[in-house]
Amino acid sequence: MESSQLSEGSQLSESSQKSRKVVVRKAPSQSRSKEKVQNILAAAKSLLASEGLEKLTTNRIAKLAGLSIGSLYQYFPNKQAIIHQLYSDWLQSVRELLREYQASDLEGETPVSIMQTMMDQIYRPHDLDPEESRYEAELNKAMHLYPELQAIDHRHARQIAGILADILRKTGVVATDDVLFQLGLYSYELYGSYEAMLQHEGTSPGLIYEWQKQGLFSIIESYTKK
Amino acid sequence: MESSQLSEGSQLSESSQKSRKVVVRKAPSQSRSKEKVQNILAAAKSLLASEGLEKLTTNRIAKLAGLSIGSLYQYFPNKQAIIHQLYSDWLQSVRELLREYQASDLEGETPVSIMQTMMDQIYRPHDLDPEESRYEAELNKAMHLYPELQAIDHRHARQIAGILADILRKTGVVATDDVLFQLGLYSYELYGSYEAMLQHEGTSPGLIYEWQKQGLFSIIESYTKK
Amino acid sequence: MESSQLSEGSQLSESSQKSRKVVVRKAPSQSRSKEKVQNILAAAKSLLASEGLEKLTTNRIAKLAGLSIGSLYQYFPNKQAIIHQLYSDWLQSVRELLREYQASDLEGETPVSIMQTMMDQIYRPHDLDPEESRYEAELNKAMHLYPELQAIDHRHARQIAGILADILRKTGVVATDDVLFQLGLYSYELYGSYEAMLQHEGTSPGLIYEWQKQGLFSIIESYTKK
Amino acid sequence: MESSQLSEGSQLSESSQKSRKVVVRKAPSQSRSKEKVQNILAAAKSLLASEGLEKLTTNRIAKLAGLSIGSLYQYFPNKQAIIHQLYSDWLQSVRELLREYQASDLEGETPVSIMQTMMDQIYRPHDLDPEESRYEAELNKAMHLYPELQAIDHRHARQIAGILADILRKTGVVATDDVLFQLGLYSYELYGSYEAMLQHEGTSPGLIYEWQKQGLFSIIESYTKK
DNA sequence: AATGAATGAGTCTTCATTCAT
DNA sequence: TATGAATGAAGACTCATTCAT
Repeated sequence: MESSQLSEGSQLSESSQKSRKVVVRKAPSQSRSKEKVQNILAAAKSLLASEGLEKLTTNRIAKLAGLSIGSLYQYFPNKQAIIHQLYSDWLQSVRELLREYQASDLEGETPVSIMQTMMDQIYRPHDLDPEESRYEAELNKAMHLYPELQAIDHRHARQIAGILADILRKTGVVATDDVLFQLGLYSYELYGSYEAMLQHEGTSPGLIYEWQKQGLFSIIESYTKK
Repeated sequence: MESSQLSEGSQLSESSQKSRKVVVRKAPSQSRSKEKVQNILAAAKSLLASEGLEKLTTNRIAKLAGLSIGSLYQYFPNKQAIIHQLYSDWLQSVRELLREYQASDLEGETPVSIMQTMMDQIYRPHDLDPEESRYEAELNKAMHLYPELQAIDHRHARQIAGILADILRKTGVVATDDVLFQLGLYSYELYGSYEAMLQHEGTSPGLIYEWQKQGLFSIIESYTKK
Repeated sequence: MESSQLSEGSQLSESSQKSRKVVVRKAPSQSRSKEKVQNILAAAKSLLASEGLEKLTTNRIAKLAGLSIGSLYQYFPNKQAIIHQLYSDWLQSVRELLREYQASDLEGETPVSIMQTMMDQIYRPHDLDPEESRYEAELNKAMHLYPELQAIDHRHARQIAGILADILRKTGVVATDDVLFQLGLYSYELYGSYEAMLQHEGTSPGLIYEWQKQGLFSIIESYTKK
Repeated sequence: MESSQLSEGSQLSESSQKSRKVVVRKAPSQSRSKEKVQNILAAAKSLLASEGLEKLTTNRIAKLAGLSIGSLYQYFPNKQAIIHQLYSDWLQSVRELLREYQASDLEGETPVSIMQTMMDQIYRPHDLDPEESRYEAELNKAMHLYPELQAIDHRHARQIAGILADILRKTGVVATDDVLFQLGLYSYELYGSYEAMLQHEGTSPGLIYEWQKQGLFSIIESYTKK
C-alpha cells in the first residue's frame, strides 16, 4: 500500500501485490528490504527528475517512497548516501556496458565503428525518455554539490577512461598512454556535455548527437595510422 | 581580480563617507546606487569563485560588500536576483564580444578562422585565471538551481546562437536557417562543456581545447562548400 | 570482561536453541525468561562501560543481547527500567555486602577497623578493573538523567546509611541516631565522590583512596569515646 | 538568583521601554548584545536548575530568554557553547576567588585556617540557595555529557589545583610538588562531591560541610611539620 | 536610506516505542 | 512469544527575508 504511492509506476509494487495474494509465499525478507531500498531510490530519482535537486529533501523522498522518515534512515545512513547510490548505480551501468565491449571480440572493428556502436547504445535512451535526461543532469548537479562524492566520480571516470583507452588502443589508435587516457576521459565527458546541452530548450538531440560523433571521430582518426 | 574588486568596494564606501561630510556634493544618487550594486555583485562573484554556491548566503554577500543585509535588499529583491544579474552580465559580455565580430569586416575570413579567433579569445582567460573558471562553473550550477533563471539563460543562448549563425553564414557556411541556428547553439554550448570538463581532475585543458576545436571545425567544414 | 559477558549472551541463546530441539525439555519458562533478562542487563552494562550513556540505545542493547528489540520490550517496559534494574542490582550488591558485615561478629572491631575492611573490599575492584569504574560512573550519570530514578536511589541510600549507622553504633560510635544516620550516608556517598574523582585525569587513585579513608576515620574517631 | 536574572530580563525590557521615552539615549549596542547573551545564559541556567539537563533544548532556552531560535544562534554558535560559557563562568569565578587568596598576605595563616576561610566563602552560597546547588550539579552533569568540554574542565581543574598547591605550600604544608598538586586537586574535587551529596535527600549540608573540612584538615595536618 | 537584530519555516537526523506478521 | 520494520515526535541548526529604529 505504501508502494502504491511510490508509484503505480513501479512494476515491482504491482507484482509484489499480486504475489502476496496469489503465490502466498512471503517474499524473502532480503528481497523485501531490497524492494524498500529500490522504492527509496525510485522516489529520489523521480523527485530529482521532476522537481530538481533543490526540492529533494529526505522527508519528501520518504513520503513519496511511501514510508516514514524513520524507515528511510534504516535503509540509508543519510541523504548523501541515497544520492551516492543513485550516482554509483548509474556509473556502474555505464562501466559494465563498456566492460562488455572491452571483453568482446574487437577483431575487425575500427575505433570509430566501436565508438559509434557504444554511443548509439548509451545515448539512445535520451531520445526515448527526456525524463531520464533531466534525471542524469540533476544527478550530475548533485554530485557537484557534495564534494565528498566527487572523489567517487573521479575514480569512476578514471576507470571508464581506462576502459575506453584500452578499447581505442586495441582497435588501432596510436598514441602515448597518457594521450589515450585523456582521450578516454574526453569521450566519457563528452557524454556529460551531451546531457547538459539537452537541458537547453531548442536544441535538437539528433543533431547534437551527430555532431558530437563527428567531432570525436575526427579526433580519433587523427590518432589512427592508416 | 576578486580581491581588487573587493577592496574597491571598501574604498568606495569610505570615499562616499567623506564626500558626505566634505563638500564635493553628494554624488548623484543614481551613481551611488550603481556603486552599491556593483559592490554587491563583486562580493557575490568573489564568494562564488572562492567558496562555491553552497556557501553563498545573502548575509555573507552583504558583509563582504561592505553594507548591511538590509541595504542589500534595497538593491535586489532577493538572492535569486543577484545571481540572475551576475549570469546576465556574463552572458552580455559574451554577446557583446560576439557582436563585435558580427559587426566587423569578415572579408577573407573562413568559418574556421573566425571561430578559432573567437574561441581563443573566450577560452584563453581560463588558462590564465582558474578562478574565473571556477566562477563560471559555479554560476552555471546556480543557474540550474533556480529553474526560473533558466528561461533567461535560454533567451540569451538563443541570441548568441543567432549571432553565431549569422557569422557562420557570412563566412561561407551553407545550411538551412535552422541548422545554422543549431550550429550556433552547439558552438556556444561547447564552451559550457569545456568549463564542466575542467572541473574534473586529471583533465588537460590544452588537449581538451584543441580537441574541441578540431571537432567543431570538422563539423563546420562539412557545411562549407568548397 | 564485557566481551565475555557478551559472548556469554550468544552462547546462552545458542544453547537454548539446542535445548529446544534436543531432549532436555524446555527449561521452565521462568528461568528462560530470567536468562533473557540477564542477557539484556549484561548487554546494557557492557555498552555503558564501553561506550557511555549517550550511546546506550535500546536497539543496540537488544542487538548486543542477541534478541530483537520487540522482545526486549517484553522484558522491560522501557529503557529507564533497564537502567533502573542495573542500578538497583548494583545497590543491592553493596547492601548485601554491608548486611553481611552487619550480621557478622563485630566483637573486637573498632569503627575504623571495620570501615577500613569494608572500604578495601568495595574500592579494590576499581584498581583492578577500570572498566568497572567507568561503568559505575556512567550508571551514576544515567541516574541523574532520569529524575524518576533518583527516588529509588535515595531509598537505597537510606537503607545503606541505616546499615552503616548500625555497624558504626555497634562498634562503638556514640552519637544521636540522626548523626549516626548522617554519618552512614556520608560514608556511603564518599564512595560516589571517589568514583567521580577517578574520572578526572591526573588524579592518583591510591592517594585519593588513602585521603578519603584518613578523612573519614578522623571524623569517626571524633565520635568515638576512648 | 535565577529568577532574579530572568525577571531581570523582563525588567530590562520594561526599563528600556522607559529609557526610550525618558532618557532617550539608546544603550550602546554592545551592551544590548551583552544583555541578550546574559538573557540566554540566565535562561539556560534557570532551565538547568529547574528542569535539568535533559530538558535543556535550544528552543526552550530561546523561548525562555524571550527571543527566537534564530537569534539565539546569533549569539552562540551551538548548544555546547552555551553550556561551556556557563561552566567557564563558574570556574572562572572560583579561580578568581582563589587567586585573590593566593595574592593576599598569607602571613600568619596556617594551611587549615586559610582553607577554612576559603571553603566558608565558597560553600556558603549553597546553604542560602539550594537552587544554586542544583544548578551546579546539573552543570557538572552536562560537562560529563560533552566530552569536548572535559578538556576545559581538566585545564581549569589543574589551574585551580596549582593555585591551591601554592597556597598550601606558602602556608607551611611540606610535601613534594606532586603531592602538593594532588592535594590541591583533591581539595578542589571535594567541592564537587559536596555538591553531589547535596543532591541526595536527607543529607544535612551543615554536617557534610563540617565533616569535609574535618577530613581535609586531618589530611593537611599530616603534611604539616610542627 | 541604512542598519542589523530578529524571525521562523524548513532541513537533516535520532531513537524510544509499537505492531503486523 | 518472537521479530524487526515502521513510526514520528523532537532536537540542533541554517538562512532568506523583514522591520523597528
